[in-house]
Amino acid sequence: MDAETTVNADSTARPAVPALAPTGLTPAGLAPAEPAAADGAGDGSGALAVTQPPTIYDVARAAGVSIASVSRVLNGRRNPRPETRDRVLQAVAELGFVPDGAARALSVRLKEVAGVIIRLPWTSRNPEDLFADEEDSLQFPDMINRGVAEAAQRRGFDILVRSVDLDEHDPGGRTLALARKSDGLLVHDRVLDPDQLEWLGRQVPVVTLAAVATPLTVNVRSDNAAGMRDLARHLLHDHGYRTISYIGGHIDSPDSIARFEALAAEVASAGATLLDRACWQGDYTAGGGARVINNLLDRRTDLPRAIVCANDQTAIGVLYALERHGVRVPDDVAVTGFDDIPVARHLQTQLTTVRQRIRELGATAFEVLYSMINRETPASRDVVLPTTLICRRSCGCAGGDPS
Amino acid sequence: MDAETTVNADSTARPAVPALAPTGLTPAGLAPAEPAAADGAGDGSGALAVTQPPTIYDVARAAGVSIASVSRVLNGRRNPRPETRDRVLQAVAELGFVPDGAARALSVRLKEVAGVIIRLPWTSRNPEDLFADEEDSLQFPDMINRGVAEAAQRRGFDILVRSVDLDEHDPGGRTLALARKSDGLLVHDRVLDPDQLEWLGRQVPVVTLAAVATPLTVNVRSDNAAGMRDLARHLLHDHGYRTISYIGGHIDSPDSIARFEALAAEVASAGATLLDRACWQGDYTAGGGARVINNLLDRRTDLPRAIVCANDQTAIGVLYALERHGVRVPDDVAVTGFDDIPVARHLQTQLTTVRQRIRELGATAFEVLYSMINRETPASRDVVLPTTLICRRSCGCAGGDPS
DNA sequence: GACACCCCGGTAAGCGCTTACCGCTTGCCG
DNA sequence: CGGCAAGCGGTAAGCGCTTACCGGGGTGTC
Repeated sequence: MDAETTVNADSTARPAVPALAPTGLTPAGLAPAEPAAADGAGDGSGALAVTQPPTIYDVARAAGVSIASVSRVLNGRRNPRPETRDRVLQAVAELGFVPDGAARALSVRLKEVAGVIIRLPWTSRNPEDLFADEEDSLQFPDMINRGVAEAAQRRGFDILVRSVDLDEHDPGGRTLALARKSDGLLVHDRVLDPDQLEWLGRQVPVVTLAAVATPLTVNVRSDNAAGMRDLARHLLHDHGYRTISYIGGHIDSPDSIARFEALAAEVASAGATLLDRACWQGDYTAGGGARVINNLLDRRTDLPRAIVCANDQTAIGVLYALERHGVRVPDDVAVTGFDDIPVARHLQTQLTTVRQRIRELGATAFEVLYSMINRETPASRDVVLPTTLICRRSCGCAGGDPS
Repeated sequence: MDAETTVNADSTARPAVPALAPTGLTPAGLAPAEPAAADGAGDGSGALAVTQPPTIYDVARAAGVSIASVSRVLNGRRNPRPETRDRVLQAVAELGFVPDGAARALSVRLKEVAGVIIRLPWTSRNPEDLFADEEDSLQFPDMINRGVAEAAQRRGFDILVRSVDLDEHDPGGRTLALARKSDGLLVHDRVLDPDQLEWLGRQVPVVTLAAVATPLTVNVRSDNAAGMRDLARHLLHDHGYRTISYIGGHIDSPDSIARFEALAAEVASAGATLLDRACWQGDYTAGGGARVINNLLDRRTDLPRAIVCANDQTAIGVLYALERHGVRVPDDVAVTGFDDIPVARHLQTQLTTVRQRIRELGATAFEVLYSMINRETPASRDVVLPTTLICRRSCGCAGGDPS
């Protein structure tokens, strides 16, 4: 093996600049082994990426036709003569030509790129937090993105993902910049306020996820109300729990609010007790869930029979905190989540939760965006996807996981 | 058993077409409340995204200057007169102008986009697999991408992520297409073979992750050898285990091979026994790990004292399978992983593993790519990042998690 | 007071691609 | 065998931006 190896031992390295050892040796057998054909305006530099990619002019020249013909062949317009087509195709193959994205985008006014804006989760700025580097890793939004990417691919789109820091001075600006690199925007919850969305929606197609629709934007979400209703009834009627509390997500999260309201309604109509919500405020993270429980138990507050969490992450934190205090789940307290993220199954106490069709959420959002990009007017500005109750151990059901 | 209660059964929906709830109610106050300012070439369409975004010409007109001046102000060239600058800036602010990415890219020959190629993990095509929808969700590569995105952002780049299906007819083609939408490519392991990489590297800067360098591409990886050495010594000397086996990742994975070799070397020099590798072939997934164990136990093979897995995912599957067979970890058999993905901590038996600086891996890879895009010749074509041994319960150490 | 110089704004030439438009060729029909 | 239509290739005009180049007016200098 001839490649020089650098062990980056000084691991305290400022992450910005990689500590590349200054070897400076230019790899030996790096003759610009230009295979054939291409005569492109090569610039004989000794750098790693050697040749400029061929342009449509190179292809035209190689095939002995005009650039228009090349373009037509490539785009299947106007049915060129077979001979022409073959010549072009061969030249294309020889040169490995692929049209430049920017040039094409400029010309057809379509970039085939969807921008995705996600809230910055890489909270390295709170290293104290026990869960910092894990919960904040990848979960719900990432799975949505998977769905988005999948759907996008089917349409020949790629997705450009940008995380914005919540306390950024100018989320709108950075967002708009992303917008101008794409044909439309998919905005995750809680990164932009309604005004900004409104404003953005004026310039580009915008679809929000798990938020609320504005006059110019479309929203895609799960059926929180139905999901929570199912869960609540299960706890209230199947298990007969009479005291329940809810650990919310972010205070202004539409999802969290909708879930709470559905829960409250069911609890009320069952004549059970819903503990006051004030000190039960989480933030969608495991750390938040654990904090709530720790606070409560430190103050020797009585726990309800069941704790309903705004999402699975929160529930994970809750389970963790309860365990540390020796509270048994589900025997002493039942705990439930929402989302059904993958980890939910690996917990010591497998988590009862409400499954959202997360990937489908993303896929749907993309499809809606796609239609907007094509200047169609979507049928609905508030698209709702169904949910499924998943009973596992943490609510008191027998189950391991049968699936 | 009452598990997995399905409630909201209504949608067998094909994922392609979103089931738009036919609400049909067009919200009352939906007047295209055009507030002020913008006069842009409005096209009075009734669609959702109304106005074409302003161009540099609009700004120039509004500010009463030429487009060149606008561009200069925006790009900080040639220090324009304060008055000019102010006029332009104000017009920009009023119109909310942001330059079109494609046009800018075409002009400066820089897209400020890095392409990331990842192997398609959304294996919905193997629904039999117990772990299908979870392991194949998001883990190691996703975290790398986080690091990439983070570093990219610092340089004003965005990342374009493309998953390619392994058994795709033409990964090279789809990949090249991505390449022409970006300035350079970051290629995860096992999506392209060396020839394709070589070929690609001729046209655009390419950095591979956890692979091997080629004459035209640079590789970034963790120090597998050192990490595995530490782990092996811990098992051999601190715990005194004498029989060990290794469950590999994909057979041709450079990471897996390097880990195996380091392990083998340590085992040999300690005079312990490394069980034959043949039937211990995994595939980096939990399903693969579980399968190995199940096969073994079905055939009543004796287990070694310690099972070293190529990665955490595999270890998760192994733990799961062992548990089902009533084998106690770590009392009967010790199990270890590699990577230290977040879940590793949430397992019933917390996983001893080797931590890679996953995000840093991505960040470094981007920085290398960035330098290549700037036509610098990287100092090293094989960049190696350090690793850390993380002892938890599954190897036989006392711990919960000390961190 | 004239000349050289500098500063800054405008004009215009691309960047690589698509496509409207034009005109030549060929085929067909009368 | 002539005329017309259809088919196909080429030419050129952008898409929205950056920037080299040019030219006009204000300064500095003998």
